[in-house]
Amino acid sequence: MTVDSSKNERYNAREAETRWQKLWDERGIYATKNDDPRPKYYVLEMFPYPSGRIHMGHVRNYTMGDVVARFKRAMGMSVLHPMGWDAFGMPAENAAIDRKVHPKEWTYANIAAMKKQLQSMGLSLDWAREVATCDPSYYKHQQKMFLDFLKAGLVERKQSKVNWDPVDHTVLANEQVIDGKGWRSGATVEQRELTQWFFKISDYSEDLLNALDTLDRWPEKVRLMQKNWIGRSEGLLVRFMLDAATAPNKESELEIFTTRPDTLFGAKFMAISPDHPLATAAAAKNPKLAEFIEHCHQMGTSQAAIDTAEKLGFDTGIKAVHPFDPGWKLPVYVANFILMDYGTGAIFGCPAHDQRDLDFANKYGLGNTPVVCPPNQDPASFVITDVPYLEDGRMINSRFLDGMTIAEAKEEVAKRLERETRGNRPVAQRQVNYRLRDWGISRQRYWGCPIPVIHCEKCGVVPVPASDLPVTLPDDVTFDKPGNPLDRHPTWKNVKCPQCAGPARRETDTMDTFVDSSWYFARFTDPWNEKSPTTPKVVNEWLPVDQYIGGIEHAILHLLYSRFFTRAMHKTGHTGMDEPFAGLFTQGMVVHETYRTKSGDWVEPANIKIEGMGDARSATLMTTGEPIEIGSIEKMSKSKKNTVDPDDIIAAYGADTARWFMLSDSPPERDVIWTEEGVQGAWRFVQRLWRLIGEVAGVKAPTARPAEFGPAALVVRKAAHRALNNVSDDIARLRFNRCVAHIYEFANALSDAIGEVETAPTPDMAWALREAGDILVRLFHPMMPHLAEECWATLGHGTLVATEAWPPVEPELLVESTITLPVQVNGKKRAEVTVPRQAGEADIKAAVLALDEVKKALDGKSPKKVIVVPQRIVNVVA
RNA sequence: GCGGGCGUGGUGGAAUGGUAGACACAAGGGACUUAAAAUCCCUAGGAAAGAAAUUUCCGUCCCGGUUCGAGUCCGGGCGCCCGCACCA
Repeated sequence: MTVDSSKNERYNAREAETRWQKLWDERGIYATKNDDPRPKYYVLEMFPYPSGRIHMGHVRNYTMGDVVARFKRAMGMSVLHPMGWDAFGMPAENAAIDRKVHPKEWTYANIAAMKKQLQSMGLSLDWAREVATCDPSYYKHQQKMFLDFLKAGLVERKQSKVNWDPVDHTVLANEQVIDGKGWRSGATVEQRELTQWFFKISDYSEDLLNALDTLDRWPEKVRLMQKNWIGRSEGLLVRFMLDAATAPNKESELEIFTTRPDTLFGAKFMAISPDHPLATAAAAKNPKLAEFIEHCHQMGTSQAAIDTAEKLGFDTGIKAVHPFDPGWKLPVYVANFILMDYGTGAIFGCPAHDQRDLDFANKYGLGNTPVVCPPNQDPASFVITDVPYLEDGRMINSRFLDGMTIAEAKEEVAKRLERETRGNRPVAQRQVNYRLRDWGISRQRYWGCPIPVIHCEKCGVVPVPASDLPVTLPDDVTFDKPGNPLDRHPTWKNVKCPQCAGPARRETDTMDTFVDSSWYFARFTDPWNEKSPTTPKVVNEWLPVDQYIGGIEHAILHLLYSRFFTRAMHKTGHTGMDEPFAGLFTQGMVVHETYRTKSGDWVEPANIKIEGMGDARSATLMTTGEPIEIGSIEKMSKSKKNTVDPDDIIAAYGADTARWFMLSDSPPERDVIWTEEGVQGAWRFVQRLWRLIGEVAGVKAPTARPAEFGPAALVVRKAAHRALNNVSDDIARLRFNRCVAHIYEFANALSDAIGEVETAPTPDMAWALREAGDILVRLFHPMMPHLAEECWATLGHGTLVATEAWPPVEPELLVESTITLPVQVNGKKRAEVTVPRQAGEADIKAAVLALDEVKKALDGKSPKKVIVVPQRIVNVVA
């Protein structure tokens, strides 16, 4: 059959896409009802920060989620697929400072712009459930939960060290401290103690760690990252006596935490944190020590500061007594590398078996005694100089431990010290420690959720009564001065104490924006509930989220906080489960080539003209013709100007092309390289499908299904059902790149079949072609929904393909009556053999040995063995 | 330093221990066209032999091992990438 393709019009994506989007919207087909009796499926992509424009990363993320949503809907499930805005945060305040726009105005304008962009992508979202975290109708529930958590003992107020910018009068996150200076002000950052609000996530350390094992639909990598982050270690708390003659005031002992009690006989010194009470007490009598501690405080907590910091110590003159030998005295140092908030803020140092202790001991001439001897090493000649010995071995120089393994020695030390008591308490006890710290949520910023408490001089900290919620942000604030606008506001913080009615002060700190994103997935289940954050019956039906999709950059903080928050909500009656996300998928980034001028300035791809192919490619600036250097492939970023605007792509090619390209080629968990050629390839395929379906629509189909199908028609039907089977399987496993390949294969096969049909097809062929067309459209619908609707209409269906059921596979079409098996001789492929599918091993063997190629390869010898793997392969061993 | 991942054509990548390179991009050749675009057809891991059909050898970072059979499993090495990191 020949078709004059010139008569076919091009598929006009821009026109068709807006038309179908309007129709979907009018019919409300993506609205999800909570009382829908069908099985529920919740698919969620990480909601965006409303920065102003969507980027290609969003397109990739939301396309993947949309494919899943549309597939599950076609599988007959009630699908929840909502979208919202992670709308509080610093960029809005920065915009206010830089551009004199109010953060609220800026944020809502961005939301409106981005919503329009998302809608142009044709995502099957239930916009009726849209939430913005900056809206009082959202954050009032967050404030209520804060108060519930407070009552349940999940919140506490305590002193904590922060990075303080003395010029901007604000607390900085570690990432905002660059080379010890504030990123905005450039001022040297100080360490300050501030009273802050904390969520007691560390109460759940053990549970958060153990439950990772139940998250079997999470990437192994993310579970491992969380495991390391929580950082469980088992060790021993040991109380050292202090030599009374040297100890300041009443301090009589020093408690340390160690995971290596076996090395106790290798101890050379004790070290305590500059913030340790013993250090403070000693400093009170020793100005030089006080000076040293002050010096330690000036060091930043940033990575750079830690990397470059030298290990420094100060001998306090205090002596500690070795727990196994009253006559053995150890010097106590204050050391800058000891953290106050891990363990007890104090250690004993065993230089021979710890790198830091060795560096420290070498610097201050404290020496070392090896106590673990490597296997096959003479203890007499075993010496440590610059490299500590960290592996297993036998104990030496350790009195009653000598000869034991490390594990035996650990156990022996623990047993002995546990038995021994001092002042009614054992000298040592076993303890499990976690690296995970409590979650400090106080931020001295305006654009965040106000913390709903009031400070009264008489009553102390008083929660805002639930009836007074929400505590809303005042609109009349200024950003002309550094510091927190809420603190500066003339009236907002002045309130009456809810308890004594006396004058009181409102808390001016707002919550970390990670709080906002720690429960939005729960709010989506019933965003209409004005009284409570969630509706228990509803939230328990929808949660946990069946499939959560987002970037790997949230592997730790967001996902861990959400896991904690769900537990806290459970404890306070807002949810009925502990884990928010049953399935997690982390998608890769969108990356692009970079371009820069001779002088090193980055140039946007849109301003570049590329000529030549492969290695001979060269680029010039479109405006001036200046030569441009083609650089490495990097994550799309504004600073390197290698971004591609989704709006431009959708305007030029349509949303379906962008969606298809985002799913093609690269496996979804890996980075995908954005190329102009790739987009054009996708666009050509859109047009090809349109023409192909046009040709199928031109086939006059018999109304009744034929009783018999000829061989040619059977080939078409098999191709269709094989594709159906493969695509179904691969969507379910989120292997979108393979779905794309299978759809290409099927389209190629259908195209070939139509090409081979002369004039009018036979009724069985006509029926098979129409069936194949229907299946093809429904297969690519999740990826390219607009094109699918257009094609579905072309095929004469009066329905929307978006509401069509997934077609059923006919399993008998997946099996062949004969199979072709590769034949190997000694593991090398020499021939193929075609046998009936049901053929037995003996028949296959006979057929294989009769092959000329096999006879030739055997060269007259008889085979030692013939291995027949059913349905797979035959191997003749000579 | 600790933990994890990866290494396959010109490129992105396929391949439950069973025909390595599916599918796509880029490329080359051809058809159609005044021409271009668009579209369609053909070729394509490397090497050698042959007029050709075709045949042979080599080939998944390197070295070894397990197996009838290894891109896949195991041991060692090299290279790249990611996460965490003064955590006692």
